[in-house]
Amino acid sequence: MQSDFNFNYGHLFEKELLNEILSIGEYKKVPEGTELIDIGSSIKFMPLVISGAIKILREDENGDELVLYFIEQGDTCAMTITCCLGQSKSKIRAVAERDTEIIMIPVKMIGEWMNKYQTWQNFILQSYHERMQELLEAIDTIAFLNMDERLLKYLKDKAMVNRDEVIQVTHKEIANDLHTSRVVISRLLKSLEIKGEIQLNRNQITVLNL
DNA sequence: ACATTAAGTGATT
DNA sequence: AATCACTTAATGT
Repeated sequence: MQSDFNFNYGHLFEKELLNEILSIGEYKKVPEGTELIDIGSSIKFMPLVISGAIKILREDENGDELVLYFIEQGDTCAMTITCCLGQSKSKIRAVAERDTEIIMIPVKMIGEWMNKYQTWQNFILQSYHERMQELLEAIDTIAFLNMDERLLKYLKDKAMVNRDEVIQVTHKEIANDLHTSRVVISRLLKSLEIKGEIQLNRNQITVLNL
């Protein structure tokens, strides 16, 4: 695991900082589906993703979900940074999209290392910036794209983070993630299949034009 | 063979 | 795009 960590972050941080992260941070390997952060919970750790992917989603009062974006290896959750600065509770939920390895950094270290290490400061600002972009993209997708384009983007994103063009998922699950009904997804998937974008099988979708 | 769950379809709002 | 009602197909026991 240390080699994986160094592979992803080694060129970003100086040796001292790497050592601090490794000694203070807590390594965790979580299986697919693990809920890492829930809405309303206070955040005590900031996760650094070593491998795998995490799905970030929002939920309304009825428990209806809406996927915002995925974070991958080399990424961190910008929400924790916001939380750290503003002392607020989490406004999002984070679920492991697949088996995922992370290092949990205590939130208080974020600020300390910001002052101590230039590379850390860059990393935090950089990832905050990237998340902001992702968020804008997510808004665009929801507000301006038709459902079929939205669906295709979702499928491509999912194929991307899973490093596999074959996605194991039911129409129902997609409908939940995109906050629509199963029937709509089935119909749109069918039309995407006819357009030659994807191939459908039970519990499985193959994305063709990646 | 039967029950359960996933997916496809027409019609209506 | 959502919902209903129904059919068909795949899968588990």
